[in-house]
Amino acid sequence: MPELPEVETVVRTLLPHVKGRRVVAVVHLRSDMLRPAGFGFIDAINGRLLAGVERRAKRIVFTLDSGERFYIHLGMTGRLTIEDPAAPVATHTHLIINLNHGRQLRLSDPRRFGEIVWMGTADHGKLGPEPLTLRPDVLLARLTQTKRAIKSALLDQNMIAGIGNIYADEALHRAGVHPERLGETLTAAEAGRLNRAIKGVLRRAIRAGGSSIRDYVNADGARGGFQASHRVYDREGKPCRNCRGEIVRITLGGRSTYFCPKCQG
DNA sequence: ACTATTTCCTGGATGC
DNA sequence: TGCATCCAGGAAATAG
Repeated sequence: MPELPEVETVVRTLLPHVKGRRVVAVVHLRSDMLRPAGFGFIDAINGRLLAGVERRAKRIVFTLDSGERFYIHLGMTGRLTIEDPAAPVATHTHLIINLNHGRQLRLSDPRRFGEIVWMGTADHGKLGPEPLTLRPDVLLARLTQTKRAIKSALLDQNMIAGIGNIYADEALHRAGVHPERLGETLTAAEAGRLNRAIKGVLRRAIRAGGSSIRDYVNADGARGGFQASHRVYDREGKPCRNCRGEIVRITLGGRSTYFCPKCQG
């Protein structure tokens, strides 16, 4: 479900409820959400202060007062919310943490593609650069070293981190680049347009609180509004908002891909 | 080392 | 109404 703008929105709405709060108890944990499997997560966070919450790519990273970290990834259908203990517990709730201001941090995720990952003092490994601060020459260098379709490369978190299926399609449309173009054929001018398109669409989506196609809500349970501004995603057969031509849907790398053949020729 | 495909899981929409 | 099928915003694992 959530890509960079949605995760950013969750972090922003989570922050005032969580930062500086102490973990009083972990009242529920479905252990198959945990990485590494069998790690003593409850003992590791119990009684700790949550010193910070930030976003890295699509990861929601919690820093403890011990300096150790863990992150939560929401997968396709994950929701991380702040709730009153008396509020009904959603089905498929896999983590409930009591905080010292009397509220609960809850993770629900029907499909269970999400995960709770203990980092300790490790870093984020091979994860690629953040798109919001990415330089166009770096984007060009990375994309031109692959023969893959440009869209598949954009979805590769080791190439660039945080872009998913919606914003890859939206950025490519705004840049006028066909999703099946091979990475190695990209010109400097196109990489420049793509870099600006990625930043632009992500910033606008953050401002709108993210895109809610089906499951996504922020930490306060509110939906995003950016789906109304999508130019191609989930708009098969509808008129292109640029040229009035028809938006087409294909399958690329196993994912639905929407584009305008005229604007992205 | 690369790239493409399969797989994990549930639920909603669609078709018969 | 019921049942089968397909599809979904992710990404690790596997196959070629």
